[in-house]
Amino acid sequence: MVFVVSSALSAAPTELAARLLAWYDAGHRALPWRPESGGLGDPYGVWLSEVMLQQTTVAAVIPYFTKFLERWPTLADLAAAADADVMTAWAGLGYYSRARNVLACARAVVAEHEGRFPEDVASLRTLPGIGPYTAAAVSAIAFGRREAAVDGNVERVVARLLDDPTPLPVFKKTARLVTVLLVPEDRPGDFAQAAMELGAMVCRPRNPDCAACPWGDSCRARVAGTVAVRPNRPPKANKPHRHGVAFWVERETPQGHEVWLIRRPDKGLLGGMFAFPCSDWVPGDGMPTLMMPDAARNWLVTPLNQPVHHVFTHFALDLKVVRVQVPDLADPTTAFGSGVWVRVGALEGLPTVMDKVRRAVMTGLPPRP
DNA sequence: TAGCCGTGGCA
DNA sequence: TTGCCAAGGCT
Repeated sequence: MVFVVSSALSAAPTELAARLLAWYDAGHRALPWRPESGGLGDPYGVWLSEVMLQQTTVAAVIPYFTKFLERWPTLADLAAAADADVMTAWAGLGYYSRARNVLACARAVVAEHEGRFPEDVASLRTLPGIGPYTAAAVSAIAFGRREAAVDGNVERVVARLLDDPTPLPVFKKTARLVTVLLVPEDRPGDFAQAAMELGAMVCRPRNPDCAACPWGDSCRARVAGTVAVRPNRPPKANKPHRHGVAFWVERETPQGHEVWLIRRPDKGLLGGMFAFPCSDWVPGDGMPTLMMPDAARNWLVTPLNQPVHHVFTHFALDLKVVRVQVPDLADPTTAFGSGVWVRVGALEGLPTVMDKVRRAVMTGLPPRP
């Protein structure tokens, strides 16, 4: 099998690795979690950045990474954090199961590994939120182990290098076999980052800069003129639409203007996050119809004109927003579920779709002192 | 195994 | 405006 795979390469693995590392050394982005060339990364920072970077762009991650390290400088600090503080700090970054897993992982390392990350892939894989890619990346970048970190960048680079037409995700297996061949004994962590840097900066999904590629004419897709169709990615199904109602439940108290927030269940969409109470989000297009809970029928109800639109990974949502003004001492629990009153001026840590609801309401509200 | 799980930038 | 898709993992 090794012979078959290596014969698919048009240059020796050692030469390809050397050319890639030389290209990386000649210039690469300085990223907050990235060690100097030839050095090892701090395991805590490498792990946290890798989890944040799952399906997320570098530009989106940098401010969150910086904020987390300022607030929780060590793994032990993070492990001791309150759940709600971490969820709030993660708000806006998306894929919120990662935030729960980051906390669970930090606590597991403290409880089961004396506060230090294990160095081998098998042990890392047992930790929450660490899969095949992240385990290999941490092991190579933070501990210098010779492991192959195969992410979307590497899949794309290898698919083009081989000009392999196998559709994703089946091709991932081949990408791994080839990458294992390429990882050098020396500097495996730099190799992992160099391969991803190549995918991000040169071998881009669209408009690749083949003239700047260190692998040049060793790339079979470049020679064949098939770079644009590698990797072979099957078309995605169209996104269905859903609609529903979000309730902005507010009251005036001597302490100020407050709104009712619920916490969503840990599992599922926006799991564990603060949110406004909502109706079910049902399939279909168009303006949702307003269904008020019976227990709220005596309160002042003001629907907003424009629905909030938001696109999730697998569906698009139109949310009708309804203001419900309740008396000072009223309890919204029966109508909208258990929750907490939060001062409107102190609303933060909401997932983006809920922050869109907040902004929609605030736009129609007179400014307050 | 394939569906679920966010968000923002870009062409 | 619309679709694509980014340093994946979980179930």
